[in-house]
Amino acid sequence: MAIRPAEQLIHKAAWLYYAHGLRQDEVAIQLKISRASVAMYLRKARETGIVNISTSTQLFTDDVMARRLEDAFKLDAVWIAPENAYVADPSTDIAVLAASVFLELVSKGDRIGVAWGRTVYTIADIMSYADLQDVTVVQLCGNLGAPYSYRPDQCTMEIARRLNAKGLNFYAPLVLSTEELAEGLRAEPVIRDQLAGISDCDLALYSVGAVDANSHLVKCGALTPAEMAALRKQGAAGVIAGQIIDANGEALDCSYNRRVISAEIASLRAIGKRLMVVQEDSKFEPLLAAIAGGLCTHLVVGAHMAGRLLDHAGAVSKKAS
Amino acid sequence: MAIRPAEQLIHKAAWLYYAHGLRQDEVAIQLKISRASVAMYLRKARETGIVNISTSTQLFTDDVMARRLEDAFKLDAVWIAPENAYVADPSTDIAVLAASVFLELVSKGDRIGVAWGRTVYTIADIMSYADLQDVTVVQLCGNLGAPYSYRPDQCTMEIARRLNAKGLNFYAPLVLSTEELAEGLRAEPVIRDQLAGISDCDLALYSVGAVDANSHLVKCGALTPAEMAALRKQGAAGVIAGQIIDANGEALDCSYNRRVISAEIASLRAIGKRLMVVQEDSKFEPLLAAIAGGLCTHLVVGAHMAGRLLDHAGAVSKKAS
DNA sequence: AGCTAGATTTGACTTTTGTCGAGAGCCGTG
DNA sequence: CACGGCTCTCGACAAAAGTCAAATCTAGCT
Repeated sequence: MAIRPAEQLIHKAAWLYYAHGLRQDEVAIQLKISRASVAMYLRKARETGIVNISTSTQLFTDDVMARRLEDAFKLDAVWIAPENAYVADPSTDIAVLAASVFLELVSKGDRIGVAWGRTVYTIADIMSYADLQDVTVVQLCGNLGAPYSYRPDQCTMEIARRLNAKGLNFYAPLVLSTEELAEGLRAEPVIRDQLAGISDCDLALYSVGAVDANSHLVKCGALTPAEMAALRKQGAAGVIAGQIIDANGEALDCSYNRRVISAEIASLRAIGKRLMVVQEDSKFEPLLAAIAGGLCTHLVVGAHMAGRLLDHAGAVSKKAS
Repeated sequence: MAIRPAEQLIHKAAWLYYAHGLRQDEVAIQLKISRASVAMYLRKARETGIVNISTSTQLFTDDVMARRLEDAFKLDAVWIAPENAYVADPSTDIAVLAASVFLELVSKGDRIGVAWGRTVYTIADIMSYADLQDVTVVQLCGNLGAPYSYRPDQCTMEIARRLNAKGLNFYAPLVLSTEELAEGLRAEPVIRDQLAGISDCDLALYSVGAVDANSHLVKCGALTPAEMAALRKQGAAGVIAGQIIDANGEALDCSYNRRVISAEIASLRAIGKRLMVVQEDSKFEPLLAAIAGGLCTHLVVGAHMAGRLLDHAGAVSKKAS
């Protein structure tokens, strides 16, 4: 796409200011516009990812606790957001960190799978803009026509928009009423291709859901509270990309799962980097299940959750010895 | 390496300021230090690459001229620094652009070959800091113990330092007095390994030298002006990584080349991305030779040089038709 | 052509940031 | 333990950047 004259100016201003280190008034003189305009262009440049400001997330991996978690759970990397009152909202803290980590993990030409949930949408929402034209963001699971603003397709599109990347949406409902229909739909070329393309992703971004009445699956009407409770009795331990998993991180053998249009658990495991972000403390067991199932190589959690995970690991190894 | 307490503070300040978007005074309150200290920490964070500010170099590739050059010379990407009085010093302009392009081309885990020359050193000198711990910078050619500050090992080390990367130096002179000695030295395990590792690089950064009395080879005493003139008569067209190349970009068959300890031309060609940066207008012919020899996939030049290249390409194709 | 809605630009003002020298704390040393 | 030399920190001031309402420009429409 050709650059419009206005964008040209933004580029030039950004270049002179950030790369050459000129002051805004100097830039204004060079470009023969007012300094106020320069300030505005620079803001736009930051907002659109023409300039990229990223901060190292080392601080959060260097934590001893993060190291111990990596060892205990055999994860590639763990980031721990300190919960001790850095910033006003503690849950935002995790999302901000997750967004930074995510941007750090993305490389050029990557294909990225994005699932769905409040956590993912929060991340998308605060993620800074970047300019990664050759990146593709694919939706990992079908849609739920919910009144919520964090529908799967919205998560995907928002992240794609922020990265200046291509978004690949999934035009299918997350869950159908009969297994036959789901099977038929999965066989549709459009859908089949999308599903087949998931294992080619380089990076996945998702959270894990809890199996209770607060789950989005219940709130969006995919399951009734009663059904959810029943699934729980059957061994449901968490929700990943709209599917129910058991304590071992395998798809639970149940009618609901067979009616779902989503990435197969095996496809998810085939993705090189699987970034899981967990905000709520209540998702302890779902997270354990996801880790057990190898659905997570990179993990972003809060300090409290990290502590619980370590305690758990300690208890297990103690029992074993 | 464990983070020192002071660095910890720098990280925290950078995090709160750049990732969370707090103001300096808010950060100061959070960290219980004065705002002045925060300002200082932030400067350090920028200087050490804890925060990374990069600007898209799109502006310079989007130039129509750049596109035409890519087509005419079958290059992967071309960046053209506008010479029309953006900034005070025009040659710095090219170096600043080259540094940005270089940083854009580097990815995590890369192995980078760096050659030597004033141009390369200028780039190293203005390059902003980054935090790429798993990158290795290797020296492409032997040293010249010159009084100059841009010795091959210095170029390598400076770039490695800026990137926070590992520098791999070459402890051998660039040129020896006899062919036998050079051959013997090349067979030394330490040297052999370094030379063998060059083709494994993902990215090379170099310029091309002119074959005249101003060449560094002459200034550093590797060749006398008379010898240089003689080589020119024999078909020398340029200097790459301390070696003499002919108009086709092949190593010239001469005693000097046989006495040199440097990356073989074939090894250079084996490197995926070969970024060539040319500042001086006088290096037109050397550049043509380098391009002819396929020693350059990515090119950064000034507008005037770009014009000359296009004229040349036009003339050649006209003659051909 | 004349008009209007919207975007863009500007000057004046406010807020935020950078800087500098002074002072405080912290060693190792005589 | 007193002394320099060192780094780190702070307060106050100067410089730079951000903001906003008003002015100007633009393009589409009648």
